[in-house]
Amino acid sequence: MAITKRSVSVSEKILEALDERGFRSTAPRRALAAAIGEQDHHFTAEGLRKQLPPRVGRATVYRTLKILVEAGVLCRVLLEEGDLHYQLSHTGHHHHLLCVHCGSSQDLMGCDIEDVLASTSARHGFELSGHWLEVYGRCRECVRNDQAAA
Amino acid sequence: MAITKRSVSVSEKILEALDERGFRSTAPRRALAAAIGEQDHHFTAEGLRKQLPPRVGRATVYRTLKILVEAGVLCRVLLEEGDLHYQLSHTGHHHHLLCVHCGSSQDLMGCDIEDVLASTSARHGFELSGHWLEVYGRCRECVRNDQAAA
DNA sequence: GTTCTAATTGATACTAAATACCATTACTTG
DNA sequence: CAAGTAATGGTATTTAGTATCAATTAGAAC
Repeated sequence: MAITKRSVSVSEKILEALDERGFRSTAPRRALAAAIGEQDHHFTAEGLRKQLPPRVGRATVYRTLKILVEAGVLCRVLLEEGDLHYQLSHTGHHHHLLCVHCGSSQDLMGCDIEDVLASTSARHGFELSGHWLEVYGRCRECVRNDQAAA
Repeated sequence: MAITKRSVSVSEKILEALDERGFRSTAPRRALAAAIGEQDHHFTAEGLRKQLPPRVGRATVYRTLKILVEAGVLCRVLLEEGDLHYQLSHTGHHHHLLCVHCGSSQDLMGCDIEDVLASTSARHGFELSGHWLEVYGRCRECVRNDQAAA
């Protein structure tokens, strides 16, 4: 039995997610899905738009991004400077280790942060309903490269 | 010996902080400091501006807020909807328990979150440099009031 | 394949937050 | 109080995103 190619492209996944939720498959959305698939880091709505054919209107970009965030396909990440970016969301709730040097991000999940937050909040009589956490630093690669260069 | 009034008003503290850093004491800055002292919750730049005499220009409000954040007098808080607000920063690094109901916020410090983050990051070969955490929920008061009303 | 209808699009206008510019004003140091 | 420089604030601009709405188009029904 030959090895079956199982990898589904990002853009296919996005289009599937749209389809599952009853959204139509249109040319602009396909272009958008393809463009998102080509991003290797988090991106802004405007940045994405510049990589799309000009015929794709601004409103469509924002509308579709919003849909994808609500669908859980994308998530929003807050950069250290306060800029809001988007990136693929591989799972449900999770956090990001954002490399401030190369812009890469790793997902952080199954960690103990939720528990710590829950107990800390409880101590303050606070009824936890949600949180937003971003972690900034330098990824393994960037640390290694810096050391090599030094 | 009579009881000495030790409490220094918020606006005084702000002006001191500016002075310490070599910024001049000007009428607009004094007005701004006074207005900040009157806020009991986190506030926006525009909201603050509306409470100031119209002669204080928009640019001055934003400029001064930025200075105060850099000086550590104010900190920025990110609301659940994505809006950026400001509030007094009582300490160095800390986090906020933001009540989504009444808008109050409690500082969260000396908690175990930093440790968890440090060890988790290390496991990922990530060199931690900073993080942004906001915690949303309902404060003790609001929880109590809701129960009383039910 | 044609038809129909509702979803979708995109150009334009608009809103809101924040910054850039720069001639004028006003601290504060001497 | 004079001078030099920090600070101001009005205007214009940028940036991120939303609102509107006539024209288009996907896709189901026939």
